[in-house]
Amino acid sequence: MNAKHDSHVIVRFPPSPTGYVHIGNVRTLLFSYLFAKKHGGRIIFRSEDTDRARSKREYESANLDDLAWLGLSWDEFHRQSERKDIHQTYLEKLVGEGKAYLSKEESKLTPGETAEVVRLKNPGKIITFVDEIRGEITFDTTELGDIVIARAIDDPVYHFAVVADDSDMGVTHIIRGEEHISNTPRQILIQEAIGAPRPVYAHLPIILAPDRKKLSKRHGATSLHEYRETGYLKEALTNFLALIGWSPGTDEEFFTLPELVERFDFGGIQKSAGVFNIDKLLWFNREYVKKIPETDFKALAAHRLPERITSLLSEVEHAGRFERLLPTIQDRTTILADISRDAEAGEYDFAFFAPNPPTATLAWKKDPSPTVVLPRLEKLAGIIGALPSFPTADEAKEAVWEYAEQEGRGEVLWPLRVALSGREKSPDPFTLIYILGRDEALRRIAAARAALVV
RNA sequence: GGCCCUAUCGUCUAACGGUUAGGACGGAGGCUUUUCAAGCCUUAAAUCGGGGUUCGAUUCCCCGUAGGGUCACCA
Repeated sequence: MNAKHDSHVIVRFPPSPTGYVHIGNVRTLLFSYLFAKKHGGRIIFRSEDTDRARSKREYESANLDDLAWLGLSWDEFHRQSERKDIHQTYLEKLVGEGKAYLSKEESKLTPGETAEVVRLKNPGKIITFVDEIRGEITFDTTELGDIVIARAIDDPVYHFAVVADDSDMGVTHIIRGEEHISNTPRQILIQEAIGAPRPVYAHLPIILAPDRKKLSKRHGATSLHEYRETGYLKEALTNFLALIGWSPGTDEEFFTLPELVERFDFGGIQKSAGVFNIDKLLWFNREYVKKIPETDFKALAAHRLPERITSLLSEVEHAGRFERLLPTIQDRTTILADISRDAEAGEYDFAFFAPNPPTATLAWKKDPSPTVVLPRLEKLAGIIGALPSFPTADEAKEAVWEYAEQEGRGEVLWPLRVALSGREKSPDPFTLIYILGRDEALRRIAAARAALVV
């Protein structure tokens, strides 16, 4: 593509504010964005709110906010409902020219009432258009009949408003889902009637649910809004979405938004529908969670911890434990919601609350005889007592390891870990010592010994 | 059903006439500081079927089949 052509790219984002923007539409918007940015073009955000009954301003602002959060941006914002006078001008012109006509009919929306709808006189021709992704597509439009283009002279129907607006705004590239392929011939008919130039069409393959049906609520989250709230990262979302229906042509799979802009091209777009693979999204999210800088992760985590823990963090001791616990949380987090889920399930309680009730039962699990476990805990207390007050996990391991090898790793490590965490499952004992610090570890071992004696 | 689109491992995909058909997710098996998670290693797994074209088809053409889309005064 030459520079002259590039400077003329204008695409549009046309979400309808009748709900939160669907994840499939987000992918379409993303591709429009990538294409426009790659070619230095303009992006027009057009809120398609002509359905007065279903459109809501709250959704419009939520969608604007969610899309911006994702990293997308646009150069202009329009609301379709505020362009009715423009649409009406086009409509009146068509009627005046005899290309469309008013027709008094029983309303299909409110049966019983009659309305004067506007119908386009169908010239009944064969329409062939070029799709950038699929090549030539041909339709016979005779079967469409005289299509309704407005419910009333001042109330255009979707197809008409879209064509009039695209033409009026100078949209050069229409990038949309393949469900619009069969809408294209009728829109071209309208386009030709109003004398608008034909834009370039690129119909993207749709995204299907694992059962190869439409991606709907019953398959889980469908809106960007939900993914955002659940704690999916925008980097993971854009990366994952970009790879459904598009491929860089290589084995690479990690891309930032700017990298996608650079690499994107229609040639890499798939023709066949893609299935939304949540496992892969989860994997991407985990990969990006791993990359979050610790200071940023701290804020994210603090925000999602339950009150019983956050209320402790003003104390120096607990703040320190939280700080040392952070890498463990980050390591166990795939989506941000995992943090609150795990914390609420008590997975991180060990860092802030001493095991209670005592750990006797668990400590006995490995070896039912307290006479065996007790001396081991005592020995362990001696070893740990010689450590600095806040040893690293490696230092703790180094100190304990020889004894553990000598007695049998599990024989020593299991009671130690349980004494410190009070749980059947937890991070390894050395990490626990690191997080708790020497003195707290000692206190917990002492408590476990006391519990075993009873 | 009519019209339209599509067809490589379970999934996302690479190979744009010549490869032992590659990668990733997921799966399976194994290893590791005998828990959990993570991590690491290994491994199974695909060209929808039938005809052509060609020295040679995953790749081009046709026909089946299957899946999807669409048939509104919703967008």
